Amino acid sequence: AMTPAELEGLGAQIILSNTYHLYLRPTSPLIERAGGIHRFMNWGMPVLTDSGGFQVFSLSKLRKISEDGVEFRSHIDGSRHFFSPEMVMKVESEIGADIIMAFDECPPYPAERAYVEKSMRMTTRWAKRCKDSQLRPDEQALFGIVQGGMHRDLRIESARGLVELDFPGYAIGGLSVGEPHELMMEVLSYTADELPDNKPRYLMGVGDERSLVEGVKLGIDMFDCVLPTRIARNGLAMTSVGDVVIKNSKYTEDFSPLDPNCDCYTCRNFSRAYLRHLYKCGEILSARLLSIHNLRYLLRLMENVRKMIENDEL
RNA sequence: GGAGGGGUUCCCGAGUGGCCAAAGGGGCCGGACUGUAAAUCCGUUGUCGACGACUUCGAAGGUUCGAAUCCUUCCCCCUCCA
Repeated sequence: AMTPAELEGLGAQIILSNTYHLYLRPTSPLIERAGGIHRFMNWGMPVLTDSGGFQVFSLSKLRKISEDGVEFRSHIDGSRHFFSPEMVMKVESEIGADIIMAFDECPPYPAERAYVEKSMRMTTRWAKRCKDSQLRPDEQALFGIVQGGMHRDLRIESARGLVELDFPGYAIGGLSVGEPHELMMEVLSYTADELPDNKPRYLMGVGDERSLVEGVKLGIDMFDCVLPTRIARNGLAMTSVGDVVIKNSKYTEDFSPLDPNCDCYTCRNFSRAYLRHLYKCGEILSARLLSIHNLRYLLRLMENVRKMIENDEL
């Protein structure tokens, strides 16, 4: 629900697009004919495309995984499709993002160790196949994705295997899939330690305030998450005074700003009572204003985190 | 004036003798949401001293072991004809 201009205004520097979804609709060749994803959506700054590995995981009822790749069915019309590492490299090339993700398998949590081990090793082999088949390595930075579930030795093996392949950046996948927060941080800690500190480290799928800050402390440089916009659409705002469930009746006559300490357009101009009203009425503006706030809130959080790092305060 | 249809829990609307505190939808209230099948999904929604009891289906009476459902009278609404 955000325009590129709005995102720029919020201080966003990069956005994420999804290979699986764009492959199905409008299809990657069309995006290529449109002049690439940046021109297609009119976003001049960096774009990252996820590979579709997570969709294979989240759409598990429709998939069949083998060494060669994944056969899956479209969630839109049920049609059969096949993703291999080589195929995904082609699709991501057509889409034309600046950072592209290797095709991986994201095992569920909990999962059998034997399965996670097998899956992780296949993900590493797939990473090599991605690297070998990458079409435009000079224009697109290909990141490998560490897997290995919640097992220390598997995580370390995965990280080392990928580092050996020498990617321009490394992602940590397979986290934030339902495990307890403490466990995630523990796994993150020893996984991040295995990754070179002169390359970006990217924790995939994490977007709650606490994990972001703790993640940075453990050496993570990048995150992505649907959380701020999804919960915004569902009437929940992250604020400096705690979560605000804007749809709750207690805000019916609360004429104060959503977050008294926020500099975003929403907080500078509208009351909680008005935001609640918009939400209750199902107005699209509710989703937009709350999204603006949540995005600004997290973006500003990270701005502050960067300042603290520069000042040696974190 | 004549003919017909109807009044159900906050709203709309099923239900035409027991399995009905009453389907379903909406609204209301609350919850969930983390590499976006999500402007989605889940739960609650008569009262209470609450694994039971009480009050409710326009009103009042009646039939029956038992009524939102059948009968009588009354009140109100809608459609068509005049």
